[in-house]
Amino acid sequence: MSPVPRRRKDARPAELLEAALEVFAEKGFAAARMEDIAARAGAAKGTIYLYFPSKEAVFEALVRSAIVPNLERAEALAAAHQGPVAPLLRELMGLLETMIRDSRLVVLPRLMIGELYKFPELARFYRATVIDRGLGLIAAMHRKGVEQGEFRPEDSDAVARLVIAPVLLMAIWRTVFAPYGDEPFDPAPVLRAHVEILLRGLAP
Amino acid sequence: MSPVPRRRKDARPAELLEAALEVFAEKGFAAARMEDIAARAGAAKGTIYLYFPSKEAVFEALVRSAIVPNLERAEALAAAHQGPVAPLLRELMGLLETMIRDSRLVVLPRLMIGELYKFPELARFYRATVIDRGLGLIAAMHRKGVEQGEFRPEDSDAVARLVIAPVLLMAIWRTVFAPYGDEPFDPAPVLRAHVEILLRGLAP
Amino acid sequence: MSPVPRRRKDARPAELLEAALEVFAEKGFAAARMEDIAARAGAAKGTIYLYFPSKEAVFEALVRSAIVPNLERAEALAAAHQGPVAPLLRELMGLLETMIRDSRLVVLPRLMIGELYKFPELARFYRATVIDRGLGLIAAMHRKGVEQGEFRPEDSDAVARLVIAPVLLMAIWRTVFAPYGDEPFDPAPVLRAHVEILLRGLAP
Amino acid sequence: MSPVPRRRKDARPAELLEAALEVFAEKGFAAARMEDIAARAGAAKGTIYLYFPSKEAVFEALVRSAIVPNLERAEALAAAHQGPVAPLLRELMGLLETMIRDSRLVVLPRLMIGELYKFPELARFYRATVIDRGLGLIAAMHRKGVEQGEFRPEDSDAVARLVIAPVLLMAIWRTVFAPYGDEPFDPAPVLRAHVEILLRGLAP
DNA sequence: TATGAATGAGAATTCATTCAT
DNA sequence: AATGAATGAATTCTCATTCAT
Repeated sequence: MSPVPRRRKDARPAELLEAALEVFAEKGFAAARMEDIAARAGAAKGTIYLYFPSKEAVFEALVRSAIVPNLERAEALAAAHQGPVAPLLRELMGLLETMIRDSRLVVLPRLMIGELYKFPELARFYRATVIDRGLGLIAAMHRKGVEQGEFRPEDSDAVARLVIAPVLLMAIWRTVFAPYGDEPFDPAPVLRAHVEILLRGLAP
Repeated sequence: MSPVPRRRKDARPAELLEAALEVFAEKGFAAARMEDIAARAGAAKGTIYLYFPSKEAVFEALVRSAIVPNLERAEALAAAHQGPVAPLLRELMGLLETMIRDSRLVVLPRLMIGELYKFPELARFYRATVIDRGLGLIAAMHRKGVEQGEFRPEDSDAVARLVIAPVLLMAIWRTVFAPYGDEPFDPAPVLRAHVEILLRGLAP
Repeated sequence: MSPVPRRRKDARPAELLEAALEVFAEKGFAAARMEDIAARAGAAKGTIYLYFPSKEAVFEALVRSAIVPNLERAEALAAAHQGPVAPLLRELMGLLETMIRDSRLVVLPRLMIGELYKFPELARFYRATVIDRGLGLIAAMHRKGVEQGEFRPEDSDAVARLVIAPVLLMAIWRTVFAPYGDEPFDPAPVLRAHVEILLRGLAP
Repeated sequence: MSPVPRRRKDARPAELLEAALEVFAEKGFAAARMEDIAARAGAAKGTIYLYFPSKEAVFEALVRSAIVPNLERAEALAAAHQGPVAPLLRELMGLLETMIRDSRLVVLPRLMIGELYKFPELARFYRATVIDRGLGLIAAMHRKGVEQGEFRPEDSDAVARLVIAPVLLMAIWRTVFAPYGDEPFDPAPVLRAHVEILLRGLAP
């Protein structure tokens, strides 16, 4: 019926979520119109509702789908790692730096900080699935470093948060101020100083 | 002009902004209803419009009014300081920790990260007036520490951001996850570890 | 108390009506704000309500006050007249032409055509006091002309309306299209042609 | 596109404009509520906005749609005419008289006199498309009459306005005073006297 | 008399969601 | 599965009117 047949039925939800990411990034959750999302995915307004029961559900699905895969990559990285922790930490920060610069997902921190508290269930899920797991991963790295005599003892949960904080700040910076910044802010020097200071600060 | 000043008149804007802070904190900017804000200030819907021309203007006024005074306190603190920088940094972090725990302004970081990009002018103002000034303050402290031989040389602008990042993260944490956290998260240990690691990491 | 004392208390209502005429002329009845009217009269919003109980009442008072005096001038003119009717008609048209060009009251026809039907009582008053009286005046002139053999017999009420119609159209034209007309429309030639054609058309 | 065309879709704008004409006629532009218009067209409030972006746009569409067709009828009439102009003028006046008595469009003159000056663009369009064309049509008739020796020379543009003025006045009369008139005013005698006087007045 | 802060009814407009096709 | 016309709840903002001073 349609002149341009859908490539695969299965792709629709993903297409819609991709469109949703873009529209949420531009307008924020509240101001994003379902019709905009649909249109950007090349679909009609009603079509979204075949896959997601509400706008909230789209947001939830977006958050769920966008983050877990990346987390799993990080976990795989850590699992495969042998030897001193510092290089692994550097590698991880490099990955995150790249994401901040290149991935469309940079907007997610801003989006989630702005909206997540309105989605209690999603917040719980996200905290358990992403944050606790992600922080746990880094805390484990720190603990391993302490065991290996690479780091002095310190509250590993706190350290995990401190490792992540500048990464988040850089992501936020890019999406909150980038549109108005005269020079596009470069997060790289900050993150490099971060690793330097952090590793010195954690050293015995 | 009138010999008996109308009691409310002068206080009204501040009352309204306080109410706005609360309502924005609870619902976010988009979901906050002007009527709610007015009601919480003990006023009628229309009254808000005597003082602010739009909801956006309320948000702007809130941001402008809430932050500059605090920044000035920090500047005064720094100006009055003599001797090594580390204690000043500790004192500053202590102040910020207190604010995160006790002040109703904790919600501002979340609110602003979520909304500021929709207010280009306010974003510019905020960046110039608060961020650049605030980061400048810290960068100056770092530079002074370097001059005094207290710190090793490092990109002071980057350091300033690294000093602030965990503070913001803690503020965000409290307002994004606090409502659902089983145990109310305590930012103190993180910020203490932060200062420890930071000072060690900055040391020559 | 007031540094600039009111010249005469009695002048206030008239000042307010004059201001109302201007504001109604610019914005129309519905879009005219009581505050604008007050401000233009150099008074505060509440002051209007000391003299007029409502916006409708202002409109009514304006209409009542603006027209009757002019009508009385016309009646006096007619009463004083002797001899053939044609010169009187020419004089009357000259007066009306002047009003259309110079008086701020030109806007009244437009205003009243647009609003009067919403003021049943005022409409009745206006019809009885102004229209019937004004048309009666002209009809009487026509009748006198017929009696004097100056005009052929014709329905005098109809003639009265025909005499007035182009005057109204010119007033309307100036206030509806004038703001957008490239050349400010000059009603004079039309009204002169009107008298010419009319007098020939009425001749025996 | 759909094989079974949605019954409403195509008809909706016309239905809405018809409803708008009625509601504007009853309440005037400012007091007409979009909901009333929608309801009278058997639609919900929101439906109007699928077809017209604003209340202003409804008014504009109404004016544009209502008048041009009638003007074209008049032009066709004139184009088809041969011989002396007077009978054509009588026929035209007869048509207008009928419209004033029977058509729901009688309210348009009142509506437009009352509102058009607030719609600069529409005013320009209307002046160019309807007035200049309509007056041009009549002026051309007059000019032809002069050429044919039927009329004495006279400013044809002025004549055109004089021809139309009583028609407008009658339309206005019916919609401004009709609701309160004891006897429903009959425009016929006035328009008949108008043609009589006019043709005599124009004769050589 | 005069003021202008306060009120709250009212209306335009938006948009998530539904559902007939 | 897909569409998009239709709905109507919800929200911002306006402004006539009131009334304490």
